[in-house]
Amino acid sequence: MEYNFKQIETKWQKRWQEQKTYRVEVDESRPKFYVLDMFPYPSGAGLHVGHPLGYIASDIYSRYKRLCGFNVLHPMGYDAFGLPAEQYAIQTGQHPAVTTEQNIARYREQMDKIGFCYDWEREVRTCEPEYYKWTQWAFLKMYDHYYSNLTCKAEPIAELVAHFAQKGTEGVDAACTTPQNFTADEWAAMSEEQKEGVLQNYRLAYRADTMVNWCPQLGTVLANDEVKDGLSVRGGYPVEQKRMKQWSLRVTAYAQRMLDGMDSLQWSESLKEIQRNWIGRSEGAQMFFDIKDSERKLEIFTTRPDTIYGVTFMVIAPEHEWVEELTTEEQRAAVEDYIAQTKKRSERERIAETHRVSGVKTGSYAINPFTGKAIPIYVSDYVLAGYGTGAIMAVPAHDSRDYAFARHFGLDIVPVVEGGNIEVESYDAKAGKMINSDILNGMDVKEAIPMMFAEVEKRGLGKKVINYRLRDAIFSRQRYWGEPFPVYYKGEVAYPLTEEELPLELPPIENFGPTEQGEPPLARVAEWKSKEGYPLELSTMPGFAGSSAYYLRYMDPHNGEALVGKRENEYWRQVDLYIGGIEHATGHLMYSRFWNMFLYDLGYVCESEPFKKLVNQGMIQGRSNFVYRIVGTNKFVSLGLKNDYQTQEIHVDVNIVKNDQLDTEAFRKWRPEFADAEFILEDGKYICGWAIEKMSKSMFNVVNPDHIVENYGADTLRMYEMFLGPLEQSKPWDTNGIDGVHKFLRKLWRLFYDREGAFTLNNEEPTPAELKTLHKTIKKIREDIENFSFNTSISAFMICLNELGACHKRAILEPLTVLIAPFAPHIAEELWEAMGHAETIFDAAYPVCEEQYLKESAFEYPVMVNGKLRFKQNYSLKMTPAEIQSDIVQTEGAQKWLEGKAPKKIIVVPGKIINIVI
RNA sequence: GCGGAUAUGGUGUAAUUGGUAGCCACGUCAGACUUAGGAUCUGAUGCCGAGAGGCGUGGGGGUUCGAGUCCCUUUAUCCGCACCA
Repeated sequence: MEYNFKQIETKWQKRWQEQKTYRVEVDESRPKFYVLDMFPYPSGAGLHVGHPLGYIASDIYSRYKRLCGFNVLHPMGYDAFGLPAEQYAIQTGQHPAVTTEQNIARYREQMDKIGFCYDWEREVRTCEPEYYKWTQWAFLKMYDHYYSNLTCKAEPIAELVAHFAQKGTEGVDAACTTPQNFTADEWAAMSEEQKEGVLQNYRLAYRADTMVNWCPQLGTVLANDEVKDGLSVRGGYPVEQKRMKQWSLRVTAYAQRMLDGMDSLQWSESLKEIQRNWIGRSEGAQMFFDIKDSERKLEIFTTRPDTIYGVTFMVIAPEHEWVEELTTEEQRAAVEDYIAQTKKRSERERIAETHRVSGVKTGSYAINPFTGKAIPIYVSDYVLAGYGTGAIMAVPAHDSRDYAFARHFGLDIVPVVEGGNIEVESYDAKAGKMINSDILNGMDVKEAIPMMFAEVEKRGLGKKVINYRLRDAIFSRQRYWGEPFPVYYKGEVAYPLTEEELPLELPPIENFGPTEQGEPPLARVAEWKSKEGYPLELSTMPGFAGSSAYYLRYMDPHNGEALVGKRENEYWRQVDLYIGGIEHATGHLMYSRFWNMFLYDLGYVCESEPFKKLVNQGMIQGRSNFVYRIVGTNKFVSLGLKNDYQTQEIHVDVNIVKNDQLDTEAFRKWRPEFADAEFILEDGKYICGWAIEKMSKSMFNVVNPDHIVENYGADTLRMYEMFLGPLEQSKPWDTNGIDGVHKFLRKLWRLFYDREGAFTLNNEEPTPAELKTLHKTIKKIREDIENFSFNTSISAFMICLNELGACHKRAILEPLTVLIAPFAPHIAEELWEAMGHAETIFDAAYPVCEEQYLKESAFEYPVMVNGKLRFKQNYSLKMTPAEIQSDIVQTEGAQKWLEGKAPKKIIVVPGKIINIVI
């Protein structure tokens, strides 16, 4: 009997499903392990071969952990709300719920063929009311809380209201949009609308008039992580800055905690670095500069207070609220003109023209508090309104942007730190000796910075502050296909629905475009009203809303009373291993952490971080194939001969090419225009050219996993995807080479069955050499799985079979079958059953994956590897220098070095010293 | 500009973590069995050289008895952030 993967895989997939092999329950008697994949957005194109890479890795790890005795939670679901389904609906009128349903069915079918061990009873879909009820619930909780900097956690807004009633803003230290200042009497005198206006400054989910990223083509606002280089990440449409009233989440409140929390996470350094960068913490001084002939003080932010003696001018952003006030009559026309010009430039132009120097004098002067000198104040768009205070003190000698500006306008450049060549460029480094700086002269920059922080506070000029680049997340989208906000309006004032009214279900509509008045699609629904008849919010929540807490819902997916039950949460706690793409670094992975920390503050979850360990799988690129048509003919020339002709390169479907050799018959059938194609062959073959490109339909390089499963089986696909290279590395998909892995599985099969189909296993005692091979393999593979080095573990399997040769001994092959089960579960199950086991491997307990077995497999004697003698572990030997000289040491240099020394330990390979410890 | 990562045969990669570079595969070549092979099996295969031998981990330099691995420098590619004061 030959290895019939089709039959085997169908059989076991069916059996796993029938027996609910992968169903998991809370079981306090066993240790838990939670392995999670980033759930997919079910697009219309289906899965290509790159998508399951991470799923296969997590599946292997889950199965391995299960074999080690852990109770493994390994769920899957769908991130089903989103733009593409809605764009498709606008074009075709087909309801997104319908297309989403179809796409999900297709995804499920494709995933099932690969043989994953998901507990499908825990599936979640973000677009279902039972699920998004909890997204809306979390939003209401955020609406109902503020962030206290005193307790460093979220607190009920009611407590803040009580405080205002008693003491006004006195003693309040909370994360807010605009700091407030009022007394208890003033609070009492406010109208309900005014009070709500104040509270919006504090709520963690709030509605405010802010500058937003507006994308006209998509007809919606976007969060910062959804915009790149002034274009929308989805679709690549231009994005402009616009002032709009929008819902936002106060993620900035958690900036410091997100930064601190990172220390305890097992994430890659690069990913942590991206998040640190995105949060962008910087320590600096907030300082006040007197304005000449005015009572006002201009507030600035600087990280370099040490350079204050080098300040020769000030700059404010064009959007700064004092621009008008600071502008003198003579300058008014020029300033207004400049601001009008800046407004005209789009965000994209502004980014593109980063190094263009522009600006204009306000005519006002500030007083340097340390030198008493009057310095001019400019307006320029190189200062951003959104960062710091929107105003800076300019130190041209030590900041390259200030330097460029000073050069352009002929302003003074006063060096205050020794170093660099001030004639040519600014000296920005935070190192060197202070000069021209009165009290600081002679100090090093590193001493001068803290000294100035103290000095600024002592003189009452300002204080030390911490600034973050992180912005609050804009939370509304002028779209249909998302979670509705559980909020209604009386006039301008927003009121939350009660928890009992959740879920607020998305009403069915037929026309998905914006209304004629430019309102979101929900405006078309006449009955989109609260119980009392007040209008409900028209926009919906963004894509990241539904994905922010889905890992919690998997713990207890059918709970109607809570997002997650206490017992379930305390058992599963957090995701132990999360596998997914790095593209979510500043989006989903930030929002999830924020969302989780908030729920942690309120006591709904027991861990402050959602994802303990995170592995980023690399991207799978496409490998395109080309044929070469001789210009003006329908003749195609093979790669090696193409230089003899004038040819045109044409993409050819990679599915009709094998090992770069074209199936010419299939090519003729591929497209009508090639039906009578002729070929110039080399060695009787047509060889195609190739290139690495993005995997996409237009390049004809999309490889469908279904095809691979059809031709080679799921086990081969799983192993080959892992064999391709290190998990975290991006690499092109190349079907060439898959034979090697397939051959390995056939070879494995033949150890159990001979050509006639007879079962060949016997109960003979293994030889020491066979045992050593087995133990070596067990050790190596366990280590490799723990390190996510799946490619090398597959190599180890291959070496093992090569070494075993035609060994049909049960004592060797039984543990090996268990070991291989995480990688190739179908064939392993089949062989396991053939050996007489009634249970599936994953229900059986077998000692291969127990610690004690690992210890037994360690050995310290030399082994033959590839015909060469190698030491598995360093071989230690105590010798005197005399012995070394007589027996071992051969190199002259080593002898010289050893003279007069008494080595304690010498590590050798035959004939040579490899390590000497004195 | 700042930060991070990577660089090894024709190809994907490996290297006991400072100790005989190229494991395991793909591909190629030769052979066996075959009516046939895009099946199976065996062997060879880093480069140059007929050979002895020499060279070899992007380039240059250093530390070391010994460097793919550590340090300095440089180049190329990829990724993230970017008038963030």
